[in-house]
Amino acid sequence: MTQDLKQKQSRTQSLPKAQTGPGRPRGFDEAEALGQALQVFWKQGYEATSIDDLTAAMRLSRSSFYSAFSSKQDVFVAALRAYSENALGTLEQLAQGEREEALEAMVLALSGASDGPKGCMLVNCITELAPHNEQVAEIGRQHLERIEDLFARVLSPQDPGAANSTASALSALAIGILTLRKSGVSAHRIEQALSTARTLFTT
Amino acid sequence: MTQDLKQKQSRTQSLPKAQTGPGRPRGFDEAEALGQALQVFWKQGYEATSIDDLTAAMRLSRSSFYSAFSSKQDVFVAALRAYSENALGTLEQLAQGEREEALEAMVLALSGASDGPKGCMLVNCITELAPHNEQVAEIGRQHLERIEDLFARVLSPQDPGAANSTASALSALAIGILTLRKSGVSAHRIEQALSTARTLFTT
DNA sequence: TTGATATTGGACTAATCAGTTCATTTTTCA
DNA sequence: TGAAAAATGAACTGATTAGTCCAATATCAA
Repeated sequence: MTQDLKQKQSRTQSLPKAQTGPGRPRGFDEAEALGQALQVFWKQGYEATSIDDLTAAMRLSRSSFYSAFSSKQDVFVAALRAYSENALGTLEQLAQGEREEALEAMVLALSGASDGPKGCMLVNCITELAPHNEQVAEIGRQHLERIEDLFARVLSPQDPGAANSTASALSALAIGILTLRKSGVSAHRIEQALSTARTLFTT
Repeated sequence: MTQDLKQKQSRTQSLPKAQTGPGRPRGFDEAEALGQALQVFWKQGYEATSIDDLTAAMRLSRSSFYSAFSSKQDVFVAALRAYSENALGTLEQLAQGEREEALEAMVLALSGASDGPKGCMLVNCITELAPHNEQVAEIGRQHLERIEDLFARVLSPQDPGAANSTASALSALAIGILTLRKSGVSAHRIEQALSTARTLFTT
């Protein structure tokens, strides 16, 4: 069996190395490189992505890759965290809008209306890796919980706690729709599920 | 990059070989062996499963494996089809019950209440492989459509067409809950989503 | 310019991958 | 019993994997 994404229990996060003295400066931007890595992981999944895939996308040599990061999974977790922050930021922006428009936009975004066939990276990762890797599961859990909380706040700004059940259902529904989309279920069926989702928050 | 599950366009299905004459009979049951293979693919996913994993689980030598099946993906597709039939059979049984009890049981089964952390195999496969493999996407699509049709028939036996939207939403919701479960979201949040699911079919 | 330090590309390792080949064993039918 | 046929185990192929190492190069401060 291909070894599971190893569970480094509390491995140092790939902090940018302290610039201790003189020397050639890094010829690439770490965040940007992580962004490229993210795209590859997103498209192919963890197991199906090789270091060569990563270095090609990041335009890094193998040695630069390994001097900047400690392993494939290190890059993966860093990219996943960045993705989570970014995706939540987008959702928070959508949540600013008027109640029903905001909810509709959030559900659409979450259900992958614009991500093409790749689907939400975090959902992919949960499905592929969470059962075998607590670190990924934890990132996924936090991501999902923040999404639910966001839904609850938009649903019922005065008393978010009252909307918890609907919030849980809306995130589950959006994630489920994303899976339907990925298998290529007809647009008509997707629209049906979305219309029922709307009934959950239409007053 | 690890090669994607190749797309053999219309490869012969691994039919049991015609018993043409004398010779040592097969020492294993093909369906049973496929069942063992299924367990491994289910637990580990396609990419993370090696031929050694499969032969160990199926208790077959490498050569028996390759004389009975043509490739890893051949076994995979056969196992996936068997899984789909089996899962749909279970759901159809649950669908026999009284309306609300049937719907509740179906949602629970689909959302992985008893599959442990492995989740529904077909949902896993859709997430991992469907975007790159039309054969898997097709199996997933058919599976999901049959589930929706089943929901529609239970929701509204006289006029299943009228319940299409709710049926789509229920399957999406169940699948989404399954993903929540996989990331280890709290039982409380799962129950919240389930309770909202119930409101979709409680008269 | 020089010494120190960092990045870089390419070659390398050892393990693992999917799949093949073949000589041997086991079983069946005649 | 003997020949045909199928199953089997083990060794093998060539490709690919994640990760290491090092000599060459680039860039800094002084």
